[in-house]
Order: sequence, then structure tokens, then C-alpha cells
Amino acid sequence: MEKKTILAVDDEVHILELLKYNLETNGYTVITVETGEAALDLLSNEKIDAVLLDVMLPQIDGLEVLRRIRSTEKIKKIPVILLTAKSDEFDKVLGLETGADDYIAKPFSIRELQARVKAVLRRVSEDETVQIEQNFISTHGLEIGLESKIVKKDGVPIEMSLKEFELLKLLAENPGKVYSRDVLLEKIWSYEYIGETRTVDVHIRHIRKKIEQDDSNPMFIKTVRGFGYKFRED
Amino acid sequence: MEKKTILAVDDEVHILELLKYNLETNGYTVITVETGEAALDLLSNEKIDAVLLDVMLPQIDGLEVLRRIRSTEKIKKIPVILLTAKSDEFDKVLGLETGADDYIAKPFSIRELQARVKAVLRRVSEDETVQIEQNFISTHGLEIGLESKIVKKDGVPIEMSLKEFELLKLLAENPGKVYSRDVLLEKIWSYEYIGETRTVDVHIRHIRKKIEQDDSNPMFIKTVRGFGYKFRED
DNA sequence: TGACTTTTAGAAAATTTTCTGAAAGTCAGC
DNA sequence: GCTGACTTTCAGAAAATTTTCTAAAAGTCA
Repeated sequence: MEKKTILAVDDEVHILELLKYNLETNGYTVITVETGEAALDLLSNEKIDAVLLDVMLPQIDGLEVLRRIRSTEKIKKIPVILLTAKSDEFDKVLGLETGADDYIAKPFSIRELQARVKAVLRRVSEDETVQIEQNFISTHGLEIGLESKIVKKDGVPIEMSLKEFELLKLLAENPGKVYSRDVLLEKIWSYEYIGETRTVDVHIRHIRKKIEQDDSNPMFIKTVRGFGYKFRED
Repeated sequence: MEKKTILAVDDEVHILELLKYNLETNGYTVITVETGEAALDLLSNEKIDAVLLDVMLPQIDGLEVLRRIRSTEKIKKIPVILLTAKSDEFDKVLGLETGADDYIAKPFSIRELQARVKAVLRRVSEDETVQIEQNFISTHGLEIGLESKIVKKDGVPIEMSLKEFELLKLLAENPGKVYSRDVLLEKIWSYEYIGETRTVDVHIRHIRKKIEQDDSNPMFIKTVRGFGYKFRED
């Protein structure tokens, strides 16, 4: 995998240092700028894979920068993660409606930052390969539309909630691999979320109720006692 | 699973007690020290799996301790979770190139503490196993799937319980090496049991029943009378 | 060979883990 | 603010595993 380049935009230098340091540790190239103008300038001239954008910026603010990115043909598809200082709902909603791919409320943890950047980049690369590669998983009458988010059992559409879908998708994408409840919680539930591991059980149960023929002998999601769950391996 | 050792560093004794009590309940060994000097000293001399480090410390402060950890070859990879007292301290820490693996703002919930420690330790062990890049051990018709947790004998899947699997895996990973019952108990069961226990024997017996052809002449797990057990060596 | 130690064996008891149904809590949309 | 869908928590039941127990077999050494 070639190194991805992240553009970080913030007027506070110490935040830029934080971002740069931690993302470079993760194998990204990081360019930092302190103003919206500089950001737009760089975006037009350099190959940037993702942008971390502070909402509060002098002169052109973050939302305006985002708006301009989205209305410039050449760079409109670059994923943008907004950084918001205040964590009130207004900022969040406004940010998302402006076309941001994700947002992080300050103060944020390093883990959260890394995870969200990774997630956003992954989504993009998935989008690129979707046209060529399969966008659904199909096995033994079960179809999982990765793009359409639709699950079908023997051709019959089945309603899935968000968590159920993500859980099923993750397991089905890695058949045979056992995921512990802890890992599932971290991967599907938020990085910050501290929850009960029984939560996973309940969601698994809901999924099973919807897709399994025989509850006592599930053919898709198997329980691996003492370890966790896994999807069937053919 | 082998017991992990956590080093907790804080100048407030009651915080140390809190950390110690709650993490020991979770099955960790906890060493507590009140100064950065003592922490660095311990890190060089003891096997520490993770560090909980208060930012505010007399003399050498937490950030300096962290810096020294990261710049000391032998201990630079030990995960460190910073504890920050005030939320503005938290903000400040976030802006620095600390290299911490995670942060917890005081006052923290016990649950959060436990979850983060667990998560940090898991990430480290994942990193370790990734480097091996091996998904299964295979020898003489016996396959041990490390990810799928499936054991196959001549292609036929065999059900293994948690302890059985871990025991078999440990032995098979180190063929020819003799493990005493005490060592096995510590590595897999993680307790220092004083006295006699036939627990290991019973589990070995269960494994043999499942994978050995000829009970009286085991080809995989050999008994080393007076010492313990070992996996076949080719 | 005989006495002693160690390992194996089967089965019962204890513990742990998972499943289940129901209730409580959250959140977005009206 | 209310409603309904979804998510999470809870507690008891069920299932499976782990540990203990007792007895017997096998190995060791003088």
C-alpha cells in the first residue's frame, strides 16, 4: 500500500503537531497548514487523500473550506473529517450536512483520531474498487449487499438494523475468523464506547433470529465458546 | 493466559490503591510507585506489560517519564495510558507529541479504566501475533487454526474447548520443549497454585482422546515422566 | 520383585459461559 | 413532546466446560 497523504488544517500549532506526530506514527504522510486559504491551495496542487479540518479558522472558516472543496470538481471527492471544538449538537449536525465524511469533537483521543482517519480512507478505497470487485457477499442462500446494505435470505429481503448489519458484515467478510466480544465491541461500536460484552450476544441473537433456519444449530454465525463468534467457513 | 503486570504511577496513594484494587480484581498483577524515578527504575528491571501514568508528578513529571520510556530502546514499546486530572490538562496533553497509547481523564470510571487497559494490552498482543503471520500450525495430519480456533485431524474438524485449545496451541508452538505442570498452569490458567493438581493431566487426557490414534502411544503430546509434557519434535 | 511415586481414567461436582425473554433506555422523526 | 424502532441491560435458565475426587494402572528404583 502506498503511503497516504493527510492534510491537517488548524490554527493551533500544538494541535497540528499532535495530528502530525500521531498520524505519521501510523504510516501516513502529513502536511499541516494553519489557514483555509493555504489548505485550498494545497488541495489543488498536491495529491491529498484525506483532510482533517478544524471548524474554527481565521478568515475562511472550516465549513466554508469544506463547501469549496465539495464544489470544486477536481477535489470534491476527497474525504474530510471535521474537528469541532465545542461538542454541541448544532456543530455536529451542521458539519455533517455540509458534506463532511466524519467529525471528531475535541478533545479527542489519539485512538479515535487514528480509527476515524483509517475508516474514512478505507471507505474511499472501497468505493474505488467497488465497480470492479463484488459488492455483495453471497453464501448458502444468504446475500449481503455491502453497498445497498440489504440482506437477502433465499432472495427474500430481510430488514437489518445498523448494528446488526455491521456485525453481520464484519463476520461475513472474514469467514472462519473468530472475533472476541471485546474486539467486536471495539470494531463495531465506537472506539470510545465502554459497554457490556453481553450486548454483542443480544445482537447476534437478533441476527440469528432473522437469518437462521434452525436456532439451535446456526449455519451462518457460529458460537465459539470461550472465544467469541465466527461466520461459517466453507 | 499468563498474568499481565501493570505499573501504576501516581503521587496520590489513594488513587494507587484504587488502581491496584480494581485491576487486581481483573486478574492483573499491579505494581505501584509514587514517583517517576521509581517508575523508570522499575521499568528497566521488571517485566512490565503496561503503564498507567499520572501526568502530574513531583520532580520528573509524567510527560517526561513517558518521553524517557519512548527513547529507551528496551522499553519503548510498552503501552502507556496517561491519567490527567483536570480537563484542561487533558486538552494540553492532547496537544503534545507525547506518544501515549491512550488517555483517561480523572475522575474516571472503573469500567472505563478496565476497558482501556484491556484494549491496550490486546492491541499489543495482536501486533505480536501479526508478525508471526501464521494462521495455522500443521504437522503430521494435525492442523491447528490459530484464527479459526479449529483443530483438524487429517482434514476432519475436531471440537476443542478453550483450555484444551490453548494448551495444545502452546505445546505445538514449541515442539520438543517440556512444560512442567506448574508452568502450564501459570501460562494458561494464570495462577500460582500451591500444591497438587491434576487439572493439567485431565486436560491433556481430553486432548489426547480427541487427536491421538493410539492412546497408549501418543504421537503428538508426550508425557515426560517426573517433568511434564511436550509436543512431538520432528 | 516390591514399595513407592507418578500418571491415567471415569464420573461427579462446581464453575463458567451462553442463551433467552423481558424491561429499560435512546434517539430520530413526526 | 410523543411515538416507534432500535439498542442496551438485566436476571434466570440452560448448556458446556473445568475442576475435583477416587481408584487403578504404569513407571522407577533399590
